[in-house]
Amino acid sequence: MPDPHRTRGSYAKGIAKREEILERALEVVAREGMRGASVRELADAVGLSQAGLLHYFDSKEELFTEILRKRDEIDATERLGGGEGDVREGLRRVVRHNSEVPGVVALFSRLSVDAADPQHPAHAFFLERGEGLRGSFAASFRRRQEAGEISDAVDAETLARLLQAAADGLQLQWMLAPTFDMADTLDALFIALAGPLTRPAEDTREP
Amino acid sequence: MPDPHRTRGSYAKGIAKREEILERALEVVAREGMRGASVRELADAVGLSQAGLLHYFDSKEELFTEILRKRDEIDATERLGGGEGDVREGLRRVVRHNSEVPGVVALFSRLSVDAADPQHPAHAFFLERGEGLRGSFAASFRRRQEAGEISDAVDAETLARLLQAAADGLQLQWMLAPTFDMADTLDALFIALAGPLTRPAEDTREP
DNA sequence: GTCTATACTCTGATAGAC
DNA sequence: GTCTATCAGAGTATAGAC
Repeated sequence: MPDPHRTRGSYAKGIAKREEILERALEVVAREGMRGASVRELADAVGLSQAGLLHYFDSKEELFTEILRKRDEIDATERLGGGEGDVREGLRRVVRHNSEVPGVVALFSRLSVDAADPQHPAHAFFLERGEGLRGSFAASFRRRQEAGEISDAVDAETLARLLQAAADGLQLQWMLAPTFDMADTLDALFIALAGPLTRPAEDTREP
Repeated sequence: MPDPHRTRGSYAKGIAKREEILERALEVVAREGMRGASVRELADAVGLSQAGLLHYFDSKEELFTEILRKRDEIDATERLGGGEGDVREGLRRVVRHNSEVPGVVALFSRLSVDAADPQHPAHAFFLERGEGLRGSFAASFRRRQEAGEISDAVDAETLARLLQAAADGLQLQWMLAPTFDMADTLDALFIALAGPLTRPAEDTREP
């Protein structure tokens, strides 16, 4: 390591700056939404020129992918972290927060579509993200099924897929017309799945 | 009506040609997918020049909106029509067909996102489409609830919203990785909602 | 009604100075 | 590391001939 100060220093500074850019970009997207999701506008918003911003990212697509990755990172630490709540509670917190950042929801939805192309930089990201998400959803459902809280007529993996689908689909509906509560609506799926089993009180007071 | 032959004739021809264009465009999108969803490429595919194609539509966005409208029209007559099947069966047929036209799924998903903008030509279309869809879903759920087939812990309108969301969300997952059966997975939601109530046979052979 | 040709805009990406 | 300047490409929309 020749001159660790310069090499490690500049490297560290590059990384730090990059992270800082992503955090600011995420805030800007959250506030201003997706209008003009061009590198130029985002660069202005974060206080850099277009070329200056692209200095840190290979392309526009990679930039936006990294913004979403940063979002997930923050969600994981600030809303899923702690480990005290279960999946249902954590998901509810994330969705409720999403209701306050429509621009981020728009960015996520747009990239969800674009990333279908295997060539897109976000393809692998969405693939891994989905698998991870469904994995933890499935584990949670499996636990509930074993506890007898929900029916095992449908396997936990499929329920997990449906839960993820519902969450994503609700976002599309909500962007089109934010006239309902995303968190409550998604939570209703848990209620519906638990079905009659969560209401033993009714059965006990039967003649 | 001065010279009905010319006015009505040209009008009728214009309409007919437009419909023909939409049908062909739908076939092309279904087959070739969304690669290069530009007016030029679509024009080539339907055998017109770019300007020639735009002669029938105000803009690219309106063109794509109309393609989706035509899709719905065909779905309604060919897969929902007849009235013999219930909503669940009809939806299953539509989703199964969608699995064979990934390009159409991609177009729908893309426009679902773009149409969030109230200025987008497809905005009203998606708004009305969603309301109609959820209306018939809700009616079906209400019937099932009254018949005691599914729990009424969640109101039918919310279930309808969740069903629509699941359908749309599954499409996103499936475009990213078509490694599962969309129709079966969506149908599993009905199974999960019916829950234990659909399995009286198990209870009878208990003691 | 359809085509050719073109104008215009937007945007991502790069080169090179500082 | 950041900026200015510029390029190249794509794509929509329109004008005008036929």
